[in-house]
Amino acid sequence: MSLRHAVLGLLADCPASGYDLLKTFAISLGNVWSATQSQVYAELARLADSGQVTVTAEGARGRKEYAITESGRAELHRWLTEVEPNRTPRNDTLLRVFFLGLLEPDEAQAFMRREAETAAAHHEELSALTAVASGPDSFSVHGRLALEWGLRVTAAQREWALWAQKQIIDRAASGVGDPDTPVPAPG
Amino acid sequence: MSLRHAVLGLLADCPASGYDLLKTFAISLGNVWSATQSQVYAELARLADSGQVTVTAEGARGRKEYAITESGRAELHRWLTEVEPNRTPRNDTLLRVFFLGLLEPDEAQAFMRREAETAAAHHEELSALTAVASGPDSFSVHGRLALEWGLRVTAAQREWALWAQKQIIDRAASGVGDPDTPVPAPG
DNA sequence: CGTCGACATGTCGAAGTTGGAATATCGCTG
DNA sequence: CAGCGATATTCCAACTTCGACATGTCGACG
Repeated sequence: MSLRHAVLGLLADCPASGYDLLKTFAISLGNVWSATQSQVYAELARLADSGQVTVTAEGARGRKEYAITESGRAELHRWLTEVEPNRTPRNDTLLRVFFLGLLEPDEAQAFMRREAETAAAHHEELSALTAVASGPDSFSVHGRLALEWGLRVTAAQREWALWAQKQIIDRAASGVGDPDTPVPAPG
Repeated sequence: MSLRHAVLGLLADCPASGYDLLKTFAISLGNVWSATQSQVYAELARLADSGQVTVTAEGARGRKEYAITESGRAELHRWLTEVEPNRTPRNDTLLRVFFLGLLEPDEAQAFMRREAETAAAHHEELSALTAVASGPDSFSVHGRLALEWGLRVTAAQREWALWAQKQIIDRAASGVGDPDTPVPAPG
């Protein structure tokens, strides 16, 4: 649903071809919203149909350069200010966490360790982007806000995974895994 | 794709009907992976077809109770230990952040303020769940791990939104918004 | 006995997503 | 000029997702 607006947003910055947009998705926007070739080209065609973008130039190899129209800009503004962001939860990792009780403690622990490592790696990747994504233009400025989000959340995620791993170890140590066994009262 | 495994995971805990599962999605699992009626019933039918669940009882009003089979358990285990979680980034809020430069500073700021409020509200909601989701069974234990993730991430998100709001105010104050205007050298 | 609300499942179409294949041009290099 | 790699677009089949609608049962209440 939002792909339409991602494309509009990129074209609001400057005219581009489908191929150009795909490159932008690959290096920056894709960290936030990924898109495939077929999606981008199809969306450009739809947007052109509905008059929110127009072809401003045709180049070599059938290249078509698209620019946003006033109508497109209006739609983009409406989307930014009036449409509530979609917050449908869909987290593949957390879904697995819910079912970690089905695994042996050491398997569950390995899962959390891998998650901690993944989060750390992702954090490093984003750190490396910080240098690249510097620039005074509006796009870089706001891209950096998104980047900061990534840095903070990946850090939190790593801490959480380490904490969760410890929880699992502790439970395993105290002889749980057999829910029917009453926990001996402390003291 | 993961809906299949969400259903299998719930049935691994205990047999249930589609209607039962829907209720579980509504109160707990849905915070992590949401599903609609049509999806759940269709998935149960598919799983029954492929022999990963079976109908163990038929009750009033056409109620069918499903239980997981050995084959289903094996698939669930494989998914938990061997399948890399899907991490396709798709964040509607961050996508908008990328394009915040197209708004007036006060509009952009209002956007971030709303985000901070939403994150805080969501955090409170999860806090309230903490009391409800207490229990010694494996499901509650691991549900709490997921809950803790939510608490940490919503907290980080709120902090980030407040920080970002300040960034935008600062930029607006220093006369940016017209990228062609050279910034006056300090001193 | 009627009917209302909760229970319970199922079908449908529109829209969105994915990955892959097909097609073709341009510019460089040997 | 033949061949290659980067550029560039288009089409397609399969699948998922969503919301709406259709269908029907059961128990309780008056």
